[in-house]
Amino acid sequence: MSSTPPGRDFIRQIIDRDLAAGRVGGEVVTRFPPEPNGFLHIGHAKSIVLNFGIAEEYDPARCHLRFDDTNPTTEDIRYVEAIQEDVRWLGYDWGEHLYFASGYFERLHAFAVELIEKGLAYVDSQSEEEIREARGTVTVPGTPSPFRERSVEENLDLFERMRAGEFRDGEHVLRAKIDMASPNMLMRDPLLYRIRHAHHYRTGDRWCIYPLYDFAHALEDAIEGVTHSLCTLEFENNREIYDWLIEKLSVPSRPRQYEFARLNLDYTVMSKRKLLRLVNEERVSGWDDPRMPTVAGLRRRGVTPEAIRSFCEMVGVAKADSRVDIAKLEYAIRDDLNRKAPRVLCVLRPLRVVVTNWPEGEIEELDAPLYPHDVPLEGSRPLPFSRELWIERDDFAEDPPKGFRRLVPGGEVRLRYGYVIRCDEVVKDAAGRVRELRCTYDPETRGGDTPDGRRIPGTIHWVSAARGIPCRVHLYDRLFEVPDPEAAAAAQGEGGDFTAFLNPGSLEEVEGAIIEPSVLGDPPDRRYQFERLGYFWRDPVESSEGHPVFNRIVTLRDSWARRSAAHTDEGTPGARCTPAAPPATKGRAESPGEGARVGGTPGAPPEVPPEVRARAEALEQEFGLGRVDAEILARDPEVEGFFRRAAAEGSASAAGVANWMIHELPPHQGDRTLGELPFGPGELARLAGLLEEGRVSSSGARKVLEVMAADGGDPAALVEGMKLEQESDPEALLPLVHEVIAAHPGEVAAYRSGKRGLVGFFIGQVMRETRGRANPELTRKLLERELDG
RNA sequence: UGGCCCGUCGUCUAAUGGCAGGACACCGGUCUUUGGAACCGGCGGUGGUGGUUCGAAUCCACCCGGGCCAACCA
Repeated sequence: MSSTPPGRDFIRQIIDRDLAAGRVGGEVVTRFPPEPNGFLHIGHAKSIVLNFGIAEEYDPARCHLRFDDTNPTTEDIRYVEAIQEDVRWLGYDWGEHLYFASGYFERLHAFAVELIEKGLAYVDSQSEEEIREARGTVTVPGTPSPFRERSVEENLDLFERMRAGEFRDGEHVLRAKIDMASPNMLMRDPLLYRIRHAHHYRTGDRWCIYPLYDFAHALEDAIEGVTHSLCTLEFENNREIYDWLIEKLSVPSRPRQYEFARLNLDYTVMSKRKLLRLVNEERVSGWDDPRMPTVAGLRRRGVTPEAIRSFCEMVGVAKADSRVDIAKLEYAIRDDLNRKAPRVLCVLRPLRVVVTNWPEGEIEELDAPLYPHDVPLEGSRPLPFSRELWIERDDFAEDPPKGFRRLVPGGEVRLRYGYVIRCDEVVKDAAGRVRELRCTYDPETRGGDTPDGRRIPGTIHWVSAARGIPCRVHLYDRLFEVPDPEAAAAAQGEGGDFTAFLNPGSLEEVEGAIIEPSVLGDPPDRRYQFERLGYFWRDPVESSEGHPVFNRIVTLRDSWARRSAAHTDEGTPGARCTPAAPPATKGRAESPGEGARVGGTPGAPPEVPPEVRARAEALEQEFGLGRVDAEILARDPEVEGFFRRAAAEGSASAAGVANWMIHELPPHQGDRTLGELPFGPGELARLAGLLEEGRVSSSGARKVLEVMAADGGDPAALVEGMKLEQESDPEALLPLVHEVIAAHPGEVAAYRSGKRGLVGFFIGQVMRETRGRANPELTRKLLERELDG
C-alpha cells in the first residue's frame, strides 16, 4: 500500500497505483491534444507540464502531441505551427509521436461502421433544431428520433452516402444509440459525425463528414495506446461516453480519462474564444502581445520557459476549481531571473544632474560588477561617469515623505557603483518644475565606499548623460483591472462584457529612457535586471540595431511602493493599478439552515418516499435501528435484502451489521452493486461478529474488509491468515508501549506539557507496530497510564 | 430544477482513519552599495450540523456553497 509517497498529485498517485497493480502494460502514455484553432495559453502550459512532465518522470513513458483537428471550419495550419513552437519552447519534445486526428479519419470511419453494424449507431435525418428539441432538458427526458430504429442496412447505406457527398450539410448525422432518457445529457444519443462540405487544412476535400470530439477523442487515445488521458474538469460528463465507446468497440487498447482543474489566473482571461476576441477587436496587438496570457505573449514579454514550468509545478494539480493569485506567477518569474539576469542601470524618467566639481569633458570608466554578491556568477562591465548625469525623477524629492531615503535638497545619496553626491541647488523652470540638480561629488567615495565611515542610507541608479543610450521602454501591467473579468461581466447581467474591465493602463510606453552603453553589444535575448526597477529584455519585434526597445518582464518586489501606497491615498503613477472592486467572492456557507432546528429531527431528509418510510419503519421496529440508518438501508431493496440476510445470519448484532454496511462498506464498493461483490451478507455478518467478539480490532476488521472487497474470502480465515487476531493482553502490549514512548521523546514532552491530542499519535504508532492487532482501547489506557504516571 | 464533480490558512496545495504541513501573499526582524535577493520569526485554515470510530479534514447522513452538462465546438 504505502508505496505512494505523499505530496504527489492525484494523477501521479493513480499512475503509481496502476503501475503497482500491473494495469499498465508497457509504457505510461499521455498526450497533449490541442485543437489548432488558436494559440496556447498558460492554462495549456499547465497541461503540457503535467503530460510531458509525467513522460519525463516515469521510465518507460512517452507523451504524444496530437492535434485534435476534427473541425475543418475553425482550424488552420498556422496554429499547428505556433503550437509546436510553443511546446518546444517550453522545453518539451514529442520525438516521433506527432499525430493528427485527421490522420485517423479512415480508422475512425471504420469504427463508426462497426458501431452501426452492432446496432449501436444510426443515421438521424432530423434537422438540427428538431434534434435539439427532442433532446429534452436536464429535468425532462428526451424523446427518441423517428429515425432511431432504422435497420443496420439502411444506416450503413445512408452513412456511406453521407461520406460520398450525396447530401448537403446538416441533412443527416450519425448518432450513437444510447439512452434518450439518460440523466447525463451527453448520453442522449450523442452525435458522432456531421456533414461539412468544408476544406480541411490537412485532408483537403477528401472528406465531407467529420467526427465529433466525443467520438474521435476516445478512439484516438485507444489507437495511440494512451494509458492516461488527462483533461480538464469540464469533460467530466464526457467520460461516460468515452467509456461507452471504449467498451463497445474493438479497440486496440483501454485508455482511461482523468480530469483535473484548469488553471485560472487573476486579472486575465483564459478562454481561447475571449483571447481571440481581444486579438480580433485589436484590444491587444496580437496573440503575442506581451500582456496576453498566451505562451507567445509571455515569451515576447521575456518570461522564461523555466519560470513557467516552475510556476506550473507550484500551482499543483487537483480537482478543486480555483483561481491562482497572479503574484505566484510573478514570484516564479523573479525567482528565475534573479539567479541569471545581469544587473545594469537604466533611467526611465531622467532628471539632469550636473556634478559641478567634476571637470568638464572628463569621463571616468568605473568597473561595475554584473551580479550582486549573492548571485554566484562572475563578470563586470565598464560604467562611464561624467559631469552630467541622469537620475530617476522619482529619486529626488524637494518635499520628501517620511522615510524617503533618496536625494533631497542639501542631502547626500550614493550613486550605485559610483560616488556619493550632495544636492546643492535645485534649478527650476518658469513653471516651477524641477529642471536640473546641481550637485557636488565626494572624491573619497569612488565605488560607493565611505572611508570616513559615514552612513549613506540611499543608493540610486544613474546613467552618464555623455554616454547614455536613449531607448524606449514598455511597462506592462495586468491586462484587466478586476481579478475575475468574466465574473464581473456576468455580475452585470445581460449586457455585461468582459472587455469593459480591460485595464487602460496595461501598457505604458516610456519614450525618453536612457540606458548605460554596455548593453549595446549584447545578444538580443539577454534578460537584464534594471537595478531597482525590474527585469527587462529587448522586444524582439520592435527593437532595431542601435534603437533598443525594452519590455518590462516583471517589476522588482517593492516594499517602498507598498509602504508609500499604504500611507498615501494614491500610489505612484507608474505603479500597478489597485484592484477596483472586490466582486465575485466565493461565498462560502454563511450557514443559514441552523437555528431552525431545536430538538427537531437533525439530518432527517424532508422528503422520503412513503414506501421507503414504511420499509424503514419496519426495520426500526424489527431491529431497533435508528431512523436515519433505517432509511438509508430502506432506500434500496437490494441493500435492505443484503442487510436482512446479514442480520439473519446471527453472527453479529443487527446494529453492528448496519454500521458496517453504512459506514465501512461504501468506500470499498466502488461502482459495484452489492450483488457484484465477491462476498455476501453472511461474510459481512461474520466479520462484524468477529469484531464484536473482540477477535479482531476495528482497524484489523477494516483491513480484512478491504481484502474481502477485492478478492472475497472468509473473514475468520482471513483474520487468521493475515495474522490479525486482536492483541488484548496488557503483558504483551506493555513492552510495545514503552518502546513507542522511548522512541518519541519530543512528542512525550509535548504531551506532558499539555498537548493531550498526541495520544492519538502514540496509539497510531502502536497500531502501526502491530499492524492493527493491538486493542486500541487497552492501548490507550496503557499509554495514558505510562505517559501520565 | 435532474445528473455528475468539488469545498483545508487571503490564494494555491499536502496530509489516503493516527502531531493539519508547504508555497505564494501579508506583517515584523536581521543583513544589505538594489527600498532587490537571502535569512529568521509571526499571522492564518478543515463550510455547517449530526453520526460511525479508541481516534475523523479523511468514512456515513442531511444541510449550505461552488462548478459542469440541454453546439452538428473542443
